[in-house]
Amino acid sequence: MRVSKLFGKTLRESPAEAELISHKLMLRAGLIHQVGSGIYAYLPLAWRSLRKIEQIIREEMDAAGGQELRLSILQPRELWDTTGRTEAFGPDLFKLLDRRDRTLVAPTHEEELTTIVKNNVSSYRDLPVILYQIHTKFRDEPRPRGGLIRVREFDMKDAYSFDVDQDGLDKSYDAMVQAYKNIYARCGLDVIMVEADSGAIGGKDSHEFMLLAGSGEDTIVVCTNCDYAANSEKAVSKKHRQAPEPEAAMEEVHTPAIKTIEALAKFMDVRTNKTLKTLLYVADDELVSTVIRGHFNVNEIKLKRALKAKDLRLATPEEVKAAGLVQGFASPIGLKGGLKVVADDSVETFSNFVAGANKADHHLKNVNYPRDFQANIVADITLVEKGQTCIKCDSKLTTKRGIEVGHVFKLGTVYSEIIGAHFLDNDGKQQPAIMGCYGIGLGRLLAAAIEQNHDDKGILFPTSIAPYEVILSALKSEDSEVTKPADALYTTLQKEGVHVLYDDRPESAGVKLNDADLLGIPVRVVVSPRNLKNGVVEIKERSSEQANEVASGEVVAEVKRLLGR
RNA sequence: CGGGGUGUGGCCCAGUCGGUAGGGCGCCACGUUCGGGACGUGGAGGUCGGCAGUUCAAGUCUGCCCACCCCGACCA
Repeated sequence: MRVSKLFGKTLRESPAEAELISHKLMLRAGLIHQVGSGIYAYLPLAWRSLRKIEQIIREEMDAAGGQELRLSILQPRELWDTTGRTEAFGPDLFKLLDRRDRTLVAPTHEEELTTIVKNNVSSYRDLPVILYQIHTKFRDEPRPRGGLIRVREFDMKDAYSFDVDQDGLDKSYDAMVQAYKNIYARCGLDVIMVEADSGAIGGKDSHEFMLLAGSGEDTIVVCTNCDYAANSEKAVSKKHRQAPEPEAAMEEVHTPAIKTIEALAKFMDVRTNKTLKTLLYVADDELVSTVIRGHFNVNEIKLKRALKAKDLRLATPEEVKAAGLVQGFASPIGLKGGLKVVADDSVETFSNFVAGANKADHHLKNVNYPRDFQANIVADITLVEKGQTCIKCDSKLTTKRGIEVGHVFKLGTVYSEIIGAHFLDNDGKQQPAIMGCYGIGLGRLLAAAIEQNHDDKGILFPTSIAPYEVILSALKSEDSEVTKPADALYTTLQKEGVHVLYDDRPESAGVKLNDADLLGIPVRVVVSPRNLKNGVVEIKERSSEQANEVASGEVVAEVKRLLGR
């Protein structure tokens, strides 16, 4: 492609709406056009990159035994009503104002594909099967952000596996995990796999693939020593047990104007981990009390899971008061009857805690579970934070930010049972297929790739996903002494199968070189009067400061060498 | 949905006390330049987000609405 003919132009300044570096660079380089909030058009350069990403994904999915198909985007609402997900997705579902108002625009495809499998699988001999598609998804995200990072319309590779038993699912899952690792490696991206929460309708195992970036939306807990890594939504840490200590008699203490855990610990001369704090939540309109050791914070996702709640929020001061609790001195002891209590399992690991007295300016000493208070649910509801202890190796944990570029789930039989995707097993018994599902967002992957590969001048595309592999910059290109050899080199490189972008514009050297850097094409070849005089061309990798002069006759070989061919 | 911010040519912005819109980049033409965003001259391009209102007069004041961005909630 000649740059003089290429649709889309580069900008010197970033449009004001962009905040993230990938967003700024994609706009400046002419990769994307914003249509609306969370809606983008891909211009030719971005589309080429996306097609390359798509092809890498396709090859790896096929190699892992996947079969590509194409599902519909328009779906009958009744299909979603059967699994209860019309409600589960709620306002995130795009609904269609069609003639009968009975259609929606699919945000994902478990329902449709499971129905298709129901119609096409009847025996264990038909399984296992892994089906996938690369297609557009629509989700009415409450807050799109960061350019292509979170959008409402996006291309996704979604795969679904169907197996006869758990063992089979494990195998399919492992094959998908390996395919994902291959995909990221081939895209030139550094991605880590972390344990993940599977969400409200997930099965048990779930992992996310995270590209580490300060701009990421997710917090990841990683061990400083071993390979433990988990999304903070899911992460667990080791809770130290106190050496056994006889339970002492509970005692009320006057603690004037002491409201924070730190102040309380100081006043009582204990460490913060020997205090208890009580927080009130509202879960699906029901008031719930939580008790956790003072130095920990509550992980609301874990709490939501423990309660099997759909909605969860902290109670307002008015609600706290109405429940008969004194803010700042709330206590698990003497709670009004009927108030559900969720205790973090850390309450079992220590004795003689300091806790609120539920009375202004008073706390209690020597509070013990379960002697002095009881809980309806005891579960791990701790938010894992930096500095806590790894459950695998006892080393310190730390946190990082990441962009989720892939997510895999072991779904189990949730969908196959509801929809009736059964098969007859070896014994002639009807069984639901055991499912897994696996997703990668392509646009987000592209944006994440740029987040991870850029410098102050522009993008540094990994070669495998670069829109073009080589940019041929002809300086003083209107001079026929340059035009002729440059045109010839362009033709030769193309014949050799190299994806080359030919900057033949009558622009100054500065403009061309800066644009080449901005676009991030991995290899730059410069043809100029100066070089021609010396019988050479200049070759420079985008990632390197060093430019090399190469004899004209050896250019193609050198380019191919740099491209790893 | 709560909080904050921004809307003026394709992009970045200025516009004072209300007096009928301006700069830079980009674009077109001509000329001079030519290895890290050259220069000169001449041009094209604007319902100032929208609708009401106040006023002799509104980009500017008032009200309502809309869009977009950021933080949070949310994100099977």
